Amino acid sequence: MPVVRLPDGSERKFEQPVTVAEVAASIGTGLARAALAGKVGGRLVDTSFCIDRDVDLSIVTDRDADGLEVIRHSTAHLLAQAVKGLFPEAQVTIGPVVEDGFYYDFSYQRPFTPEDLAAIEKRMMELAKQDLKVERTVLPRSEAIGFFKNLGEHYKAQIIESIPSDQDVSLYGQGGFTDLCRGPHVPSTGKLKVFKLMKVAGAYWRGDSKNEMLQRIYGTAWAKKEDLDAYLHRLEEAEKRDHRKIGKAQDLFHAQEEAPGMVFWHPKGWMVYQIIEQYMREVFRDNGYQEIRTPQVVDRSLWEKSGHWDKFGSNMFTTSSESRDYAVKPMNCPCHIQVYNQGLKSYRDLPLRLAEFGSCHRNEPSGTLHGIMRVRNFTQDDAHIFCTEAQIQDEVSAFIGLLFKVYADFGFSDVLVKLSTRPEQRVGTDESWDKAEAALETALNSSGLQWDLQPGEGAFYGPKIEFALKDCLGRVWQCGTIQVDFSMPGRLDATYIDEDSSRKTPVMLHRAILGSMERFIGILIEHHAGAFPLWLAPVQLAVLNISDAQADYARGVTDRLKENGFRAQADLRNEKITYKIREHSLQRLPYLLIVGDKEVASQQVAVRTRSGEDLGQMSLDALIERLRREETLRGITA
RNA sequence: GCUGAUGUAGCUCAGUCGGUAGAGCAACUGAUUCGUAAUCAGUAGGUCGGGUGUUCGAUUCACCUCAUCAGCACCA
Repeated sequence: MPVVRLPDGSERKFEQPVTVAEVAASIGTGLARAALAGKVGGRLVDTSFCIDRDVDLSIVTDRDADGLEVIRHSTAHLLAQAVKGLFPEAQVTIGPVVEDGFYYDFSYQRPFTPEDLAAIEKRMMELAKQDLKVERTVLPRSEAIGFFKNLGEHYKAQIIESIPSDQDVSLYGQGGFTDLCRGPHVPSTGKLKVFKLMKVAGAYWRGDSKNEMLQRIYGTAWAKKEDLDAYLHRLEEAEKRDHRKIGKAQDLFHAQEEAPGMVFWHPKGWMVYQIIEQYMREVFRDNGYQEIRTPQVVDRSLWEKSGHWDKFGSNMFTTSSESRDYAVKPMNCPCHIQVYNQGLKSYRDLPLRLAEFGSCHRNEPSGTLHGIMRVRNFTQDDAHIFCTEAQIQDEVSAFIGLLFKVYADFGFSDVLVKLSTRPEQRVGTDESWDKAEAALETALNSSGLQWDLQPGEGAFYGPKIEFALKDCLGRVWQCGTIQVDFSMPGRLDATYIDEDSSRKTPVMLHRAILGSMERFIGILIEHHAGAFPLWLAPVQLAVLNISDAQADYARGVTDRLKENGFRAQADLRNEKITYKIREHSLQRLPYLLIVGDKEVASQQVAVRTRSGEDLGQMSLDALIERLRREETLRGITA
């Protein structure tokens, strides 16, 4: 006599065990039709799940996040069914739900083509329309292995073999197709209406590059057609924001075959870069950092001593001269320790903060390169803080405060924070790790941040905090980091004289706020869709004359803006004003100044903002005041 | 690095079932001197990513190679 308690608190008594579907039907036919799954005591189950005791139940429909999850999972199965129908020799492997959709990996003798994809999608539509019943059966593990081996599904058999032997496994069948799955699934394929296959790609079996490569098909699935359209629209918007596209359109930078993974900065792109670098330089100066500069190319012996030659040799660019081997630096820290090591350091010198806009080269695998986001030559806003263990917490706290101020200036307020703690393989004593982890945690908590713990994800040399930005499309970019390092100062003989006149090894904190300048600029471009805030815009204003008669006046206005430190350009071309406005609008300039006979007569300018708003006429002084105010605010208003 | 796709004018792209290529925009020349997102006409522009092979002939077919793109693996 189960009693079922529903989310609204009401209870229903049944004379005998009932299924989730039957409960739904007892509430209403509409709900019965909409039911995709049930949630019994917090666990997702099929609508065929039989309730034989008192439970809390909610009926899951496509209005719930759980319902969407079930839809996607079932759509992955539908995909597998379609593929098996069209390509019987393909073997199925796994088909999980991912953000915005799902994928399914197949083993097949050849890659699927875009034409295959269209055919598969068509078959999926047909199968969905047939509204095949989805049925769950449970088999003992050993029987299930035999079942899939018989089908020639060796990957599935392998997956089951990794399940504990005493467990039963569940199978889901629909129209002659059976797949191993934990479930739950929709009650019938007719519930799957809105889906689309997106792309094919290779993926390693069990995610290991030593294993064979499978054919992965990505798809997306939604509860409603409008959701799918919105998703596709979002993809289009993201494509429009692509920094590679905007970088070309706005003439910011380029890349070419001869220097893969390295950026050729054009004048406008370099202007943005320089504005950011000078800004960060000020940040350093105002926060107790000293900027230094160290060599790009350093003898092999230093890299051997630091451990890089052994561990990361294949990622370093090397060169040789006069029978000596050199490496182009992949990071700045070993060189910074060399600067630290000059002269005897006292505990009174700590913390010592050394900063460098260090240009580093890493020979990243070709497949990782991506525009200016993932490159082989990049510059970090890098600094190393040499301090005692006791100073870690204060330094981390100060850093966190600084980082949030910088992000706000760039218009980012959504920051994800993660603390990564000791991995299995590590250097340093447990006491040191205890102290360092506690220091990071305390610093995080005292700053009032929300943060996630990633146990075991720290570097071998120390724990770390990572800061990731969420851009306006919700994409996450890891930028800032602060990492404790117990290893390298000792390896490279850094010491200081403590109060008791003994020699001690300092702790080193690696830290960056923007991360790589290149990548950060890429993020900025995409976040702002190329419409840089005034303080970052490489060209802030263009002065457009209506006809030749105002050319001298336009030149004069431009000169005066430049004298006042603004990045202004005159556009005196013999073109219609609408043509010029269109061009500069496409270039996303913050302001356009239009000067015709009226403006010459009144000695003013007509101001048009990037959003197309006409601010009317104003004096140059009024404009300059407005620009100054806006520049000072940086990204705070954005 | 792995799998697949792509590489044609400055840009975006079309095209050639093998007979050395075309559009729009941009550029240049001329006309037009115009009030808030494209004025008109003309001209010029390409060893079809690089190499090798097959062929009378290759931008087109084959192989190799480089780069880019998507995903996977990687990211000290």
